[in-house]
Amino acid sequence: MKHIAESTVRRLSRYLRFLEGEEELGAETISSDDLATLGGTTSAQVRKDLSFFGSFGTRGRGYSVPALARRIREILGLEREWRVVIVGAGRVGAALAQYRGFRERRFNVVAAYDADPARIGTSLNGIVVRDQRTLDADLQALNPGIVLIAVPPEAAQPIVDRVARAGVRGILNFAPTALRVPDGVVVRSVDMALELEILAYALTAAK
Amino acid sequence: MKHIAESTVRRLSRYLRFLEGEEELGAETISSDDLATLGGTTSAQVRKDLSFFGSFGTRGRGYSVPALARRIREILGLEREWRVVIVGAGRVGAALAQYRGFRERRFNVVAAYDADPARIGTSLNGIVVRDQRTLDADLQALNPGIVLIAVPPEAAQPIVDRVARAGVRGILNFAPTALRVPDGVVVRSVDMALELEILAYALTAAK
DNA sequence: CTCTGTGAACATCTTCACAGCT
DNA sequence: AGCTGTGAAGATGTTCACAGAG
Repeated sequence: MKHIAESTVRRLSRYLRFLEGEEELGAETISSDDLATLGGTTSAQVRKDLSFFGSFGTRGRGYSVPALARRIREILGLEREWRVVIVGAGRVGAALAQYRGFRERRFNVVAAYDADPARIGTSLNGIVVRDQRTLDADLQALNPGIVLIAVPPEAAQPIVDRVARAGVRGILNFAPTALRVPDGVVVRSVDMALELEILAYALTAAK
Repeated sequence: MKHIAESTVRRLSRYLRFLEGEEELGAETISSDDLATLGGTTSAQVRKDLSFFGSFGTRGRGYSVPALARRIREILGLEREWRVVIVGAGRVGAALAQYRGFRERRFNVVAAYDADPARIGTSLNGIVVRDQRTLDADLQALNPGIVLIAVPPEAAQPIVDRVARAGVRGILNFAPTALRVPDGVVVRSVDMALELEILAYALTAAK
């Protein structure tokens, strides 16, 4: 498969949200123009995005809402359930462990870890925080598709090394630090302070 | 000023982190090549990024660490303090209100709001959660540069309308929904489930 | 006549490569 | 000689515009 731009994947994911909304309203078909309006883009962009994966529409009519939703879920790999482990059960980790948006998308948090004895054994909405020392062994059994990193920045790289060594191939990092991973492991980072800085720039530069 | 790509701003922000690290270690100068290695990019990219704003280096020598750090802070608008208000004091809002990374970057959370009586009056690390009904009036006095939205998706748009009407020009949205704002208002969205979906795609497509 | 699918044109971002200062 | 600054080339992403299916 040809390489697909992240911007395209991001838009597909948004289209899917709208499609699911329309699906619930009972809509049968939708045009690229409608999808574009909902998603804040152009109809040509919508069609181009979809064209990378095949042609799912009917000329003169548009796209079947349920069929397109199913197809996008398939493309994104959302037909399966994803097992997710969270490392770091501070405020950010705890918020992530209980985040509704994950479960709605079939990302199931199966375990959470922390190094702080005061946190170990506490429950996050049914998920009992485990001792980080058992992480390596547990990962074999839990076999998560994705691990979320929510530890302090200086602790992140060692955790990532352990997680990668355990064979996990997807990491979503919330610690504000750059991470090195072996080939074949995918890391994405969400840096909340960095987002604020980009916003600060936009507000400062706009004159 | 010419328009600067978001990718450039994002990298500048990362360079700044490294520069501050180097500054603490007492480094006096740094080359584009060093910065590139730290930031996972190329030296040409670093020089190009900086060149949009002027020429701060010395040929044959590199960049002065403190001078470049100061200049980037200035470019990004980080020399001032930013007053930040958070709307929504659920788990995500609470985590944001107490996030260390914000204060370190001089983003000061000055108030938090919620609609739930059970949350109003509780304290988040010194910030007392206020009644959302007083938001509009309070915004006049607080005059924040940025508002963070951490309410449920269906509540987000009405809050954004109120916030924009109060004259706030920067919004960072954590609710998984598209937002409409008047001209002159900048919104950025951090959608945690969407980040997981992009990761799921990367793991699914990589074969 | 409507709306998709897609090459071609265009715009934007990144990398190259080297002139020129120190 | 070392390293910056920057036009030019190259790669990538977006928009246009229209042929063609329904």
